[in-house]
Amino acid sequence: MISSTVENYLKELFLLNPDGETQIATGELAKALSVTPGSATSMIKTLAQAGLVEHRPHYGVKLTNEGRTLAVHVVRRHRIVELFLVNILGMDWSEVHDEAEQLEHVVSDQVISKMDDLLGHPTHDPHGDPIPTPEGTLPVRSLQPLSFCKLGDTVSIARIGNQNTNFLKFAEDNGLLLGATIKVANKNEVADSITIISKGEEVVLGLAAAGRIEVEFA
Amino acid sequence: MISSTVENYLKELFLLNPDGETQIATGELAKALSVTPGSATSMIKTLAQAGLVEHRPHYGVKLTNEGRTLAVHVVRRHRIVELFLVNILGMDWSEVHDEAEQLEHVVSDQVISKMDDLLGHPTHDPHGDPIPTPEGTLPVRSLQPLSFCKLGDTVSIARIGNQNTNFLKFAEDNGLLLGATIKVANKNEVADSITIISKGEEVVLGLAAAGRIEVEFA
DNA sequence: ATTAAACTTTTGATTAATCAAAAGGATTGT
DNA sequence: ACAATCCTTTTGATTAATCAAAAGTTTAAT
Ligand SMILES: [Mn+2]
Ligand SMILES: [Mn+2]
Ligand SMILES: [Mn+2]
Ligand SMILES: [Mn+2]
Repeated sequence: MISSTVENYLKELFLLNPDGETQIATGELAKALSVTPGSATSMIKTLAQAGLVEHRPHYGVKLTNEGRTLAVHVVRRHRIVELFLVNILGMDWSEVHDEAEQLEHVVSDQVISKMDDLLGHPTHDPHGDPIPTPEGTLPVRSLQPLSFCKLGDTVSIARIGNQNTNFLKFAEDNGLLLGATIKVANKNEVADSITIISKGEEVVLGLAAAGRIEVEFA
Repeated sequence: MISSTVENYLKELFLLNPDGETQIATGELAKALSVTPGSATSMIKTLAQAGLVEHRPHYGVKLTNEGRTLAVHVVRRHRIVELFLVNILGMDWSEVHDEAEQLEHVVSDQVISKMDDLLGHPTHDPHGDPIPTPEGTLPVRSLQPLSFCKLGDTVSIARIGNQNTNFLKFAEDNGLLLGATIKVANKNEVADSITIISKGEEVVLGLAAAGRIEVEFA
């Protein structure tokens, strides 16, 4: 049986490199998983042994096709569970990520399939992230970080790429919800900030935070 | 953090001895959990150290109040999850035990509370087992094993005390569902069998199997 | 070409959980 | 009282996952 730990490593490799093109550095993976670099190296070797990743020592690591398939299934479980917790159980989108982080390792395919039916075969989770199909394909959209928008741009929010509970609560409090239409009222590269109009109110964000909000032109 | 393994040990101790009166033998616990006696001894010592059980070496083990409280909460999670899987996700009662065996360790109190609301604060799971309240109290019913019934008794099925998938499928196929009314048509202690009328059909059961079906007089 | 900085890997230890097999108690029959 | 039997506990090993700190590589700067 494949452990939760292994699933987390595979999933994180996928999230850090969804296209499977780049090599991920050991340290980057370690940081993403909150383990020491030595732990990551050790697990990478185990995964390479099992044929789930390709490892070029000192250069980086990359999922194999087999590893990617497993990873995508974990992501599918995670995102369906998240949407289920929000849409069916009525939980807040800011709380469900941590729940899903655990549930993704224990819900069976059958349960996921039932949830999927009940949800009406959704394509995106509560944060705007695409839900892989059971076959492992991902819907693609062309989105742009809010931080790239120019003064006067009117766009709609399509994805919040930050799972932190406090950030999500802040977003919710300021009307920065999926599908919301916003307008760029100011942008100051020097001050590293962007100002938008959301529901008639001005909201100021640092560019780093704005980089985690992805938008599409309406 | 309390591990799944510890939760399984505590839960099993509770299920083997719900009243907390008897001492459970190491071997009995080991068998119930499918581990070797040595493993059970070792875990019992860990649990005793943590104040979750009281251990009298060579005589047996018993939950402390603290251990019992933890155990009851695991049982609550297990049973709410089971009912949720059946009533909301539409799974078969014969399949949900194994799912719940995993989910009971990862669903949060908040998720359980939401499921409980959605289910309308149920008192019994799909097998007729009582669901402990959040405070840890258990509804009590006075049931009797079907094997104790006498010829001519008319009773209704209140609990199936066997989580085995094949047994549950057999029960379902023969109309032995919760609430079903049945009548004892024959009982043969020598042949170790009992015959009942269920939905007009005769069903023959061994007395051991009939002992796992609990009934109440209508 | 050296050296320093930054990163990765290796080494050695630790913890939780488990097993097989040896050793130790308790119980029961003679 | 004395075994025989049946448990339980102990012992010694193993596996997965982790960390701290030492050692090794790569790259970039002088
Ligand atoms: Mn998430
Ligand atoms: Mn996870
Ligand atoms: Mn069950
Ligand atoms: Mn369990």
